[in-house]
Amino acid sequence: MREEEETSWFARWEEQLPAPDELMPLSQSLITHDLAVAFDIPTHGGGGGGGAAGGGVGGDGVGGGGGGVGAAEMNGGASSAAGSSGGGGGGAGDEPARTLKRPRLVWTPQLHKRFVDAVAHLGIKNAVPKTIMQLMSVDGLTRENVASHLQKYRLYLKRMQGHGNGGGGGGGGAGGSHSSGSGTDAATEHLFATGPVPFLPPGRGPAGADPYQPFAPMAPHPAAHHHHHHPSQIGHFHHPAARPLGHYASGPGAGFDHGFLSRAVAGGGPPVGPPGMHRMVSAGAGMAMMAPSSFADELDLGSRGGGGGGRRELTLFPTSGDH
DNA sequence: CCTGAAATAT
DNA sequence: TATATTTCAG
Repeated sequence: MREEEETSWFARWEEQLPAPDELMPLSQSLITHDLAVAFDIPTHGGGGGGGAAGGGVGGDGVGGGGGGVGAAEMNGGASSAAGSSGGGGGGAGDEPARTLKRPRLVWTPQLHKRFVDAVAHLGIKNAVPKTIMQLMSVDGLTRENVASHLQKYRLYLKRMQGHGNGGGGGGGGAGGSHSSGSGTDAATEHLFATGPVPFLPPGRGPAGADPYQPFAPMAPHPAAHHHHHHPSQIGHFHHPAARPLGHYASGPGAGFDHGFLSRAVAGGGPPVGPPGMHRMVSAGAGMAMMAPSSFADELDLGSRGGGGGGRRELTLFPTSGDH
């Protein structure tokens, strides 16, 4: 039993990135409500046929190549017509769908999972929107998105804390060995020790009702990106030639539990954040990553049919892209 | 400039 | 209603 050295926890992450063995047919229109309505396109319904498959995602081909899709439940209806050339139509010249209005980002469970993972690994201390966003490496995700969700996430944790109940597992007891007293941050302890990352409302919901949607992710469009400086890439995957796209398929796992690990402080000065730095992510030399801990990646929804009240929006997906 | 929270929009 | 986006303040 050895402590897993930081042999790249993201290496493991990488493994979860690409679906175990299958890819989902990307086909989601990136049109907002207005656009859909404007074009007389039924947001859902229709039927048709799908279409366009992926657009060029980065130049790196996804390893594997994906071929067939296994059991993928496709939502019916999705008119695709994203831009590119084409023309059509009438209108004015360009599609105002990438710089003017962004579709409501739907935090899909997987996406949320990634968010939680990032926060857990970063530590409550560095769990800042920017760092999280960078760690997530999700293209299209903006700080606002993360910040907003982060807020909710924190509120959620707080709420559960007040209630004084553990979620995790209800009767199960997920390992919560929190060694207090040394090394671990108080905040982390307070937050994680009290409630790791259980995601279940206090006592609401008929029976396992996740307020999340199945999935249908895609990035709005990495078109014009003029980032000022590169984030130095915290620790991007430097692989031979296999850039994972984002996709986690999962089965009926039903289990939320991560083995968080406290951050390994290098004893001495500030753990992260060298002097002179205002508030930047120290990449490479200065960022001590923590161990990966066990990753229980499994989550998936399939229930649908809301019946009278359902409403879906466009989703975003982790795309491989460079920031 | 970035983060945190409230207000607002959907 | 809940969730996400936007705006305001530190």
